[in-house]
Amino acid sequence: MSDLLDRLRGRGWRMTAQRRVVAEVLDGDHVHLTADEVHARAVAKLPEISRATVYNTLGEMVTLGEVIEVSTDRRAKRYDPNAHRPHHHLVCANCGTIRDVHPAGDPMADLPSDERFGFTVSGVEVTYRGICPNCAATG
Amino acid sequence: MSDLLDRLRGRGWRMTAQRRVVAEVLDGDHVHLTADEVHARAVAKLPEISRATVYNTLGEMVTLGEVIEVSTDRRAKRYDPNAHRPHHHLVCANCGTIRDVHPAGDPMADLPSDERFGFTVSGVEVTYRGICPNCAATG
DNA sequence: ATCCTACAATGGACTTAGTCCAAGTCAAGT
DNA sequence: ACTTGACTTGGACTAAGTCCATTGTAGGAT
Repeated sequence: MSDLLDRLRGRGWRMTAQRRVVAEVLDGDHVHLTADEVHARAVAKLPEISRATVYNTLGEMVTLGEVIEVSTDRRAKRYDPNAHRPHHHLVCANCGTIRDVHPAGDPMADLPSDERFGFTVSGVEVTYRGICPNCAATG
Repeated sequence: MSDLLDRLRGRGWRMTAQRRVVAEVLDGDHVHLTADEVHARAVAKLPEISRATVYNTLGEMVTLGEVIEVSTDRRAKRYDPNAHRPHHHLVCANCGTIRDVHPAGDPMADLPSDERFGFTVSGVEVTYRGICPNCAATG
């Protein structure tokens, strides 16, 4: 069923009802929920799950590299289960909707060594901003 | 003295001691202070300045496009006065140090229209992550 | 099948970053 | 110098997240 669950089980994760529910909530493409949204959906399936557990579980998934943390604004972090293929994000400045995008080109290659200030550069995030069709239509 | 102050005055800003101090604190290259850091430095020059005023003033500068808000992590926003020339950021994953960088290439051109999902794309932020020489040396 | 125990879940207090607002203050035009 | 509306103040409030002592339980051992 869930690729995410399978991969987590394969890493020796102890499987609990809470972790199963969180993994189920985080399934699909273009999923970018906040921790509170994950909690709300998890509660619908398992009413006694606590906020702390949701935070712990999301944090562990991020540590394992199975979920990506996205901070597109200064509000709540969002969690993106689509960690297996590199991608970037397109964010609506009005409503906050996020889409995964796959631009051409490699931004890493665009940073010459004399612009690295001696850093060991390990990654790059690209965030496109704009207005989504829905917000454009409703003014 | 301060380009920033001149530009703000030119936009009809009422000039107060508080605004002057905030603008003075935000001066120079590679400046990326948090609101609290700005407040701490402002207090050194004008002891009675309040946190709320610092937040208000920074927010106005951002609205006027004279200062850029940078959220490289999920901690405090940082304020970058270097808004007149486009640039991106290189962030140390360990200590949070930020450097301005000017990569080659145009990430906007790398996003094909069939990856725009009908959005009107207005901007792009690129954040390189790595370890700074100082953190690499001290383990 | 039952027992053990290390790992996991709980919930409430706490922290950090930031916003809001009513009242007081002051820059700048007349 | 007066007036006025823009600006500042400080403290209460909110949102998002962390911490921790206690309680519960998955899964291997017996």
